[in-house]
Amino acid sequence: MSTRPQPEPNERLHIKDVARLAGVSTGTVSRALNKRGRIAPATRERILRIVEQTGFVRNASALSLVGSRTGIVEVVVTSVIDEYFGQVILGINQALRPAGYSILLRLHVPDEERERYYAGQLSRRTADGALLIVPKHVNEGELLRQYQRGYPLVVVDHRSGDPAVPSVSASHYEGARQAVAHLLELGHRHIAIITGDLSEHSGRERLRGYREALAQVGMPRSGEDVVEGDYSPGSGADAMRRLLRQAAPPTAVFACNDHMARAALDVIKEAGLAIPRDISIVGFDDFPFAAATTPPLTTVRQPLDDIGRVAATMLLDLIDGQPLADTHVRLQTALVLRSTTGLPR
Amino acid sequence: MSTRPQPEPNERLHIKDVARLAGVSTGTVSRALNKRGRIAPATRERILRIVEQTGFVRNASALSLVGSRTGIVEVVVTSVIDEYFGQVILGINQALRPAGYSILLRLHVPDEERERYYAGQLSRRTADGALLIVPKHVNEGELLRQYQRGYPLVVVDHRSGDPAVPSVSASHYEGARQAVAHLLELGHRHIAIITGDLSEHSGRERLRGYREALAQVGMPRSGEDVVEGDYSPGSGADAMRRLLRQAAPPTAVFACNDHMARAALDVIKEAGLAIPRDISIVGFDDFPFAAATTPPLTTVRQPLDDIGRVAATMLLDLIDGQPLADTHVRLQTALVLRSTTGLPR
DNA sequence: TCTCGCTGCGTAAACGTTAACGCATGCCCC
DNA sequence: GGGGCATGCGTTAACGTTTACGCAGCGAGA
Repeated sequence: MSTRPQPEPNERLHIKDVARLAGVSTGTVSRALNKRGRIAPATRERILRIVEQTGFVRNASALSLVGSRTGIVEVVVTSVIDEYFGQVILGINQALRPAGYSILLRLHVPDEERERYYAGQLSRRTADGALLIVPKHVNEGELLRQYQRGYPLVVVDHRSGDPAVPSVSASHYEGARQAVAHLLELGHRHIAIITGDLSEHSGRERLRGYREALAQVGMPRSGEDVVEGDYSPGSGADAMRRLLRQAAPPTAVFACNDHMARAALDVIKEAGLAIPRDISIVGFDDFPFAAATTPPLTTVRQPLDDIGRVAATMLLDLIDGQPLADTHVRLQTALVLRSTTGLPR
Repeated sequence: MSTRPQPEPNERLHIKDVARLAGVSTGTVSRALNKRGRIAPATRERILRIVEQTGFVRNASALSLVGSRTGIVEVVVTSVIDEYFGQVILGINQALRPAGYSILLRLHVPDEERERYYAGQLSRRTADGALLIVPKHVNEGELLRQYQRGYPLVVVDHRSGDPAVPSVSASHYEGARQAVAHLLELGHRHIAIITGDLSEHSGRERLRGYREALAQVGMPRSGEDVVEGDYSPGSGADAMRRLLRQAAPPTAVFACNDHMARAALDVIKEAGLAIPRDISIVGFDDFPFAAATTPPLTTVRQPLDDIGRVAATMLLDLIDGQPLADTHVRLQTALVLRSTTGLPR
């Protein structure tokens, strides 16, 4: 039934075969394949031609067994693969590629906790190090234990329980302050927040930035102005509806990510209000779609690709045994002014 | 400067060390670690306890060198990681996990074509097989060549040039017909299409489905009603604007993916028209956000997780040397009725 | 002509693990 | 009490590649 072609029936080429075809020893083929070692140019060319013709590729396992590095970095991520991960992984890839490293994607589906622990136990040491992109304090215990034993590890976007574990993230606190400061400058005096998931580090930090920014100008705090969301569009819509039901709705809203900001936008328009005339909105993240909402969303940009790049670079240093200049790196956010913010009515 | 802990300074544990600690030979430790082989329960327990205490993990390279399989599947994907990939990879993961396989993510950034070829040449055979998620006929030549040589390969969502290469995708053609048939049943007689990227297989097939559905009921075709997009929100907005500028705009629009459908929604609302009263919209994909647009989007659901699962399962069969029941699998789409379609005015 | 040094290549150990093989040991059954 | 068999474990070859070492051949300088 199968149409699978098998010109050389199941027999894969080894370096020995290439050596035989070239009439040399395996050592010489190895020298031709690598750049180092003394070899006559003519011999090298001949061998490489045969390699090209036969399509010979070296066995990675043997290679890394003798080289004592696998050239693989594992990237641990929670089950959801979204814009956030998409951007970060791009940066990771940019740093890893030139260094000759590949990405082993490890998806941690929540209901596999036990199986995961088990797998962690039995896990062969496949990679030279790991990048953790798990926003919450999920049960990454096994990996942290490995770290204690010298397994290179960098955490992306949240501080792990162990302060010794290197991490890199955007400055959520500063970013939130930037957002609120912008609204204050425009003259807004009634600014609400739709928070992110407060079980995540980023969610707590953004809320803290919002509060500090208001406290700094001596603004009164009303409990009503803090509505809890969880970063999902649905939670953003719900939160916005609650804010609109207030006797005196806010003139500006800081939504802690772009998904919730977009949902809030829709709710406001549905209610017959105009943006930014009636209500101003600031988001957070600057996801690709933020420039394409109507009106285009003013938001705080996280340099997600930089985050990935920096984290990967730090990991490569750890793998090479080099000391880290900085164990915890915080990258700057930037306010991106578009059209959802304006003067209060 | 580094805070990296190194309790056992750079010395990783080997099976020999465990054997010494347990007072047995390496063979016995191996038998304790694997399930097979004759070993006294007491000895096994003692060894496993030591493994647990020391945190010993076996060297993956040595393991796969002797076992002649790496337990890794490479997933090749273009640079953009979006909802589409996010869903497919979930299915892939579901199939691969239980089988003990990991995912090696290979991001093919366009401007690295040459480097990629080079890397392909030098590439160590890291994985047992590959899954290709590249919508266009990009230069996947090197991998296809490997396939000719017996490297297991499955293409996701487009037929490769070589009909012998196994593939799996949704039935774009049937899905498009479903969408248009639904609009016809509602009574629409002026139905436009915003096409996807016509350099992609999916884009061409969806257009074909639209045309056939109309031809089947003998509807006249107007060139004006086919507006070319490229799956991006921006192209969807542009296309919708062009359609609205027509003397007699269509009463229904089939947008070839959800991104463009959402953008079209915004454009229509901006123009002061009501959905679905003035214009009906059908999308394609059923991405997570489709249920959260206002109004919620009627769309054609692609079973993306199933696609991933099926492709991965086929690949595992190939790796195991089992014949494939079906070389090209087409999965059914389903119309998801929400609130953007209604009777024509 | 002899020696020295360099060049090109073959040889074999090493990387860390598995699994086939074989050898004690102890038990059962006749 | 002895033959046979099952059990538990040690020994070692093998997996495919790199690399340190060593040796032959050759050209150059004295």
